[in-house]
Amino acid sequence: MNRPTMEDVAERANVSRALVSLVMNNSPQVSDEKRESVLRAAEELGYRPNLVARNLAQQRTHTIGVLVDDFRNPFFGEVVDGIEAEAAEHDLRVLILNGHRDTWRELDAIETFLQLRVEGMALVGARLGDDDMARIGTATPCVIVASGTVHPGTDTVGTDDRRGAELAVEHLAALGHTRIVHMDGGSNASAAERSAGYESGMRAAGIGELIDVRPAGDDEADALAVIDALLAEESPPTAIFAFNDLLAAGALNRLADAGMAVPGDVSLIGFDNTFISALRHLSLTTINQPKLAMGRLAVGTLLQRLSDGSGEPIRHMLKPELVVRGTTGPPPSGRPHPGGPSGPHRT
Amino acid sequence: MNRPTMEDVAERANVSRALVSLVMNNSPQVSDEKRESVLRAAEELGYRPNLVARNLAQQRTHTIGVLVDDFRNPFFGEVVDGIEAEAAEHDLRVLILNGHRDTWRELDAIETFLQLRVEGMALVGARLGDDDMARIGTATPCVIVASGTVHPGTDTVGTDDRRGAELAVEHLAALGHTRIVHMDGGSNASAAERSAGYESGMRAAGIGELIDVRPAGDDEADALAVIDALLAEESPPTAIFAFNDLLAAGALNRLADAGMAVPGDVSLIGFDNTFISALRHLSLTTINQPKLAMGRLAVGTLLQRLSDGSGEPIRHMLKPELVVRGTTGPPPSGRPHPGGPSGPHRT
DNA sequence: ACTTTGAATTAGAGCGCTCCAATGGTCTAT
DNA sequence: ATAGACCATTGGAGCGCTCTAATTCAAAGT
Repeated sequence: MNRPTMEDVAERANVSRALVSLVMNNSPQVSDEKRESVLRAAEELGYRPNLVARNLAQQRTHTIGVLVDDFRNPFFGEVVDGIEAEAAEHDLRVLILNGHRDTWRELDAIETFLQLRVEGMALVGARLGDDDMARIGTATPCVIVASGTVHPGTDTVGTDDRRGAELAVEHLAALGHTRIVHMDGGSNASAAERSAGYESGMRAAGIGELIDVRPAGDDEADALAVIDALLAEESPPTAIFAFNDLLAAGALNRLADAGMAVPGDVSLIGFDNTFISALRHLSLTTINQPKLAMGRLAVGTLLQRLSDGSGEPIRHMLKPELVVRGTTGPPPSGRPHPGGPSGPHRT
Repeated sequence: MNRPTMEDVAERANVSRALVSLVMNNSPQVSDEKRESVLRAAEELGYRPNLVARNLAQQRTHTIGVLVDDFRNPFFGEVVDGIEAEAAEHDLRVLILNGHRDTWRELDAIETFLQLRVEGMALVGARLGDDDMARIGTATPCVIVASGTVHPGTDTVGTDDRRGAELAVEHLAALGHTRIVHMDGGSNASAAERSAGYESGMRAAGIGELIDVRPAGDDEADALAVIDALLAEESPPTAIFAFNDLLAAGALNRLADAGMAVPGDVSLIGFDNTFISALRHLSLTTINQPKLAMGRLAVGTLLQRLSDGSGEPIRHMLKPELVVRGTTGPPPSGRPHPGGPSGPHRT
């Protein structure tokens, strides 16, 4: 007893298979009488259209694939919300695959999308190099979302990560900090840009010689060793700019363990403005990314590319915003030198 | 210039389409010579197998669908990790759809899975009634994951929510609390069971007459109004058992706003043991669910059902565990009159 | 009466793949 | 030499649907 097919429905309703197809696709040119008898037959048989067959016949899937770098990071969840909202408005199905913060698995997911013949892909935070992008080829429209780096010839939707990092540094510098360390994002796609923004921010503040980047990562756990190392130094920083909120949360944990007051002894700033940073007990100063808007724009970009075809790469660069909460404040008195750059140590 | 098909590859390699198919499926009975020439032709053409066509021809999709109730809740992310890990070991593709905490959208997602002819579905935290389950029918194997309620005739993997809630109440009662309020999970699938566990826990502790359940929800925001109402009462509770960690986090926020010390003035306990509860600054006492194990078991159950076919419904009920952190302690001593900032400040 | 028009319906050729049965070829056993 | 066994390879019939072109039928125009 196999699943009923269109053929079965057609037989039961005494019509042709083609007519059933028309009914299933809400064609207007079917008589009410036939339409009803087809629908009744379908209902009675428990018929469910086979999308696999339909996709093959139609040479279309009405589906876009969304590759999410990391399910655990709430940042991505919100971007996906935006994607789904916009996709729904355009009758696009959304398939989601998990990249597990791993280039190899992300390439695998992309291959799956390609083989499933999705009509477009949104790669959210994917860790891919230019060569990887080239391998994907131009066959299927593809938009890179929330990835700091801009790939040549590929559409992009993102926040201005560099500017965001600058905002973070500006904020800390304005509070009087000079010894500002950046815990970078490791292999995260946005790491390089935020790092660059940190550096240019430092230079703009006249403290370029104090630039100090520590390899970290994008997960809470990645913060621990870095904080330990930092606190063990003879002149620990008075401010830390963490790659993202998760990393900042990890840093906050460890600082608390070590008995450091935040922002009394050290200021801390994150990135993304996920709901975690808003938790009252963390109250993390951070840089906001317009996550929902990014998601919607991603789909918009895909649609444009689908209808247009070729053309210049589309680049949407959204504006980051400083969100001041409770983890940033003036440096502990006795150490700062608000008049100019006169840090005690070189890097 | 369309995408290359098997036909194109066959032509270029001077073999039949069937041979190409064999190569693509790693059949052992292809001569090395032909295999190589086929692979080369495929490579040169940039051929990518069409999974849509293959699925149709094969009458199989090697795919399971995972419906996730809420992407933003980190709890689900971890369950999905378990699902993906186990599925990968069995060469199953995993497709993920988002339920957005909404029954209607979840049914829609399930319909999509069914039409895509997935070979099994894991419904993680889905908000479905018995009638909904019945509508899905028995055609496709389906396992309910992390849903407190047990549906007749459906396989289930979950934590013993009732017992978990009892553990929470036992812990609070052992600390000396009697006025324990439960903020329930609203329409969340596990709400009823945890509520029931709370009640039986209260009765077991001999304080059944103090049972007090407040409708809340499963998101941070859902906590605000409830906490406000609670604090406005003439005798506020000394302990609160929140439906889950997210809700507890929201409660913690609001309690902090109101200047209440936790656990000095009021103890708070969550559920799920998501990474949020482990954040040092929340340090939320909670009930652990074995999330990874649940995910793996879900796939195991599906596989069993796929090979076995019929049989008794499979029920996996995992053990919850109390995780004591910093938000629970003895009730305030003496007459409760939390006029000002009293009690020890938590770190 | 005969054509024209148009709407409702259907036949049938794919879509790109799999897989069974059939084919030809080589090798061994009689 | 013949039969059998065993391999690598191929032809072709599907899988369940869509979609174009063809067909039917009724109403309208001449």
